[in-house]
Amino acid sequence: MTERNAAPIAARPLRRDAAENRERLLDAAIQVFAEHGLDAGVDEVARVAGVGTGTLYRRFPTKQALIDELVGGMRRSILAVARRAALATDGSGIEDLLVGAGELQAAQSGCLRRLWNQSDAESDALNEFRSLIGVLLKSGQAAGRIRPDVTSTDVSMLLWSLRGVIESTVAAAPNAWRRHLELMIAGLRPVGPDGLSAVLSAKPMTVAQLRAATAAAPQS
Amino acid sequence: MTERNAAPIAARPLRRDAAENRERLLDAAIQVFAEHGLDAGVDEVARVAGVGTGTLYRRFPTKQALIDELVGGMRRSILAVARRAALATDGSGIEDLLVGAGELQAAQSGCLRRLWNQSDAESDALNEFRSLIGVLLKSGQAAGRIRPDVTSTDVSMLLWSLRGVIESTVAAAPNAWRRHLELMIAGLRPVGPDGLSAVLSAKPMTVAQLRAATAAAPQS
Amino acid sequence: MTERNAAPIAARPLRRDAAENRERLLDAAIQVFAEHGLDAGVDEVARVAGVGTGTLYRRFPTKQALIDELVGGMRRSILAVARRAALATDGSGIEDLLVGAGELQAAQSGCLRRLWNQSDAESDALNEFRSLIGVLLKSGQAAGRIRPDVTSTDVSMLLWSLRGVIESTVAAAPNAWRRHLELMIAGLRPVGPDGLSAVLSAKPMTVAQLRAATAAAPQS
Amino acid sequence: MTERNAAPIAARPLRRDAAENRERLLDAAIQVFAEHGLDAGVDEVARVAGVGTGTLYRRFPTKQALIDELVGGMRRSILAVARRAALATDGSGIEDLLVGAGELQAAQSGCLRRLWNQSDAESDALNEFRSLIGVLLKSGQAAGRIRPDVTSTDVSMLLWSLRGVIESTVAAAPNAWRRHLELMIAGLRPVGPDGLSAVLSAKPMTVAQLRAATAAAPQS
DNA sequence: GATGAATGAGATTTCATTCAT
DNA sequence: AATGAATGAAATCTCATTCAT
Repeated sequence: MTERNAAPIAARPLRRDAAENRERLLDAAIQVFAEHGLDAGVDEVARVAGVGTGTLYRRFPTKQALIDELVGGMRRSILAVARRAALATDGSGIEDLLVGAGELQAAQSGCLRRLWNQSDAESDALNEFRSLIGVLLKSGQAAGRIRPDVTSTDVSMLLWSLRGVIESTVAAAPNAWRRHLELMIAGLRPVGPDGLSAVLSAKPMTVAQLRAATAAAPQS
Repeated sequence: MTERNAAPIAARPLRRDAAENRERLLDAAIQVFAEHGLDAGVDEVARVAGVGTGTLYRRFPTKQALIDELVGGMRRSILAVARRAALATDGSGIEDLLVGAGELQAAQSGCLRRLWNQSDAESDALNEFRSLIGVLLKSGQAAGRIRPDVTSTDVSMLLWSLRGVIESTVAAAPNAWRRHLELMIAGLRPVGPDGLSAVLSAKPMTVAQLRAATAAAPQS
Repeated sequence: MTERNAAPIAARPLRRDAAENRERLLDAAIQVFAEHGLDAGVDEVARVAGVGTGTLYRRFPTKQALIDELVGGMRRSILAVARRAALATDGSGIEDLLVGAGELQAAQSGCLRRLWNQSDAESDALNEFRSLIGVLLKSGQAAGRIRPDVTSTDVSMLLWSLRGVIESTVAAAPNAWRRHLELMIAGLRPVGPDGLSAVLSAKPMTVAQLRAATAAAPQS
Repeated sequence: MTERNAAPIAARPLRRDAAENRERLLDAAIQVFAEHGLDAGVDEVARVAGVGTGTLYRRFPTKQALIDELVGGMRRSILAVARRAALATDGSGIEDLLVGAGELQAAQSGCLRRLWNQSDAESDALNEFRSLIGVLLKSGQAAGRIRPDVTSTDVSMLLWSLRGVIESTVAAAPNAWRRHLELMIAGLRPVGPDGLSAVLSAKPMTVAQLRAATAAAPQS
């Protein structure tokens, strides 16, 4: 029993072959979207799944619904990972969450673009997730593993950061993101008396200045 | 003088009105792609630029060529930033590069998806960029600002990481990526005797295990 | 059974409705191209066939592929006519070929422009065709029906000649080309002692001379 | 003085540079249409002529007008050739006409497609041309050079025939059409007692029968 | 008058979705 | 229920023609 057919709780259970088709379609979608991006056609997904496009549309009313199901599954999985991480008592739960989120994103790299659109309304899950992050964070900070000034928003950004690294590297180096996460977790550790660098407070160059710098440089 | 009209060195210069339209088209493309993604139609870009579609296609023979020009401009800009950063003598150049890369990516968030495809052949620029990263890194490490085990690949991943954060946040919080970069730079600082966490060495859960955890959890 | 659905030998046969649509599209293309030339839009072809444009593009990946299929079909038909003509034992085969080629070209006058482009690589068919022309020619010459100095190239030119006449006349006079062919075949008959006229050897006026003649003549 | 600037008799004469541009454009059009067909763009014609497209449109209000001018020029030239041929007293005038028409068509092979569209209304010239053909024909028949059953329509078809051969061969073999004309003129010569072949009277195969023959033959 | 950049209607082509088999 | 052919709206791209410089 996977997370997938658990979703439509109130609906009548699918016939066995229908459920199999559904699984095959989701697996095919993960593979095809990972290879060609979300612009891949539904025909290709159906072909890889070994079914006709009509069957795809019987299971998922639109392409968007198929993507939503993938994304929803990932969200549920990450939420589950967060719940499990909350069981840790040594303050390492937040790190477990980050690793688990990395695993899941690496496994379904095709639809990360839609993973973090908070546009849709699964607010309950989102609220619980945020709440869990807060708990994990406090636990890590209490254990002295995480700097006290790290916020939930910082953790969200770590997840988006993983997304960027995974999308860019997973095809060529499936585990490269782990090294990146390592460095990021190091950035969460308590620091010495100097504290953070001055990136935030420094007055940054404007984009116009950056472009002007380009023009001044010799063309390659 | 910007980097744009400097690009076609050998070609005859554009007439003033044509050059203005070219600029307007690139600006419009940045805006439209940032708002609607690369799937936005060329008609929309032309409309925002205030020209006909034929004019767009007179300047850029395909939509892809327009995107390539945006991406190429960004790459040239980032390379220029790297060159400028190499002038720093206190070992902070690598940090300047990261901040500059963040600025540029935040300013053109619409085409980041294509920015780091090393598929195309601007190898000279890429090689110079990698070489500059190496120099900046060594300089930072010599100054004691960067951990000695950080590699050029790590820096590349920081750039991809910025991309993920910027794509996910720039619309709602245009400067949120700075905070993330702060934490990432903190992760690059030399650390105490415990060193890195154990993310890499720990045996991670498999995706199957993660999914099973989802199923076991109560649905929201 | 026509030549059309026999073409994709190795491919799985089309569903009956799909095959019907394919036939309808080819028939519509013949008609539309005959009426408006190859510049006619694919929308018009689809409309006449009574299908959507998407259906046309499902059968033929580009407009060119549709034209190629028409042209290829004609070539196969003409080749078949040549084979059948080769069965004649009285030396009249070459004449049968010319008549058959006229029939076919008159029936599909819309794409003659592309029919004799030897650019594409159906060389096997072309070689067989040339070889058959040689056989037919020798047979006709042996029977005393064809002048001994006529070459295969002469016959090819007769086919191109038919094309010109048919394109120019078929709309207004669908059978006018037969009369022309009659005269051309007369030109192939053995002749008396005077032989050919002196067109080839006479020194022709240059185009400049011809134009000068125009200018000298009173304007109409 | 050529036939070209003689055309707009009533109009004020063009300035010398304008007239030069006009000539250059017509020459360029002949060349470009011969190379790429009438589908070639006006930009290409202007480029070959060494002028801007605006200049082209100053001389010719539409692309069609440019083509019409080429075609009209050819018609006037052929008419002039016919007039000159009418001066022959030995009955060879009709042959001179055919050769001259071949020369002209070979020199401007790009617009033959439009040459014989009797759609436009230059009826006076057309009537004179037909009349001249009649005269030439009678003269040739009186001299015993041409079969008595040959009609003016037959001669028109010879011109169309030349068009087909020239369009198909002029690029690769600029003089191949002369050999074809030779054979065609042979077909016009008086014949022995058997007369014409039986192409016209024989009951031809239908196209359906021809296609069936194709299907029966092995595919190449 | 000459130029060539701008125009936009129209062409080809794709693909999410529907529906007859 | 499954299939894959059909659909047509929308996208990309072209080119005859106009017009500002």
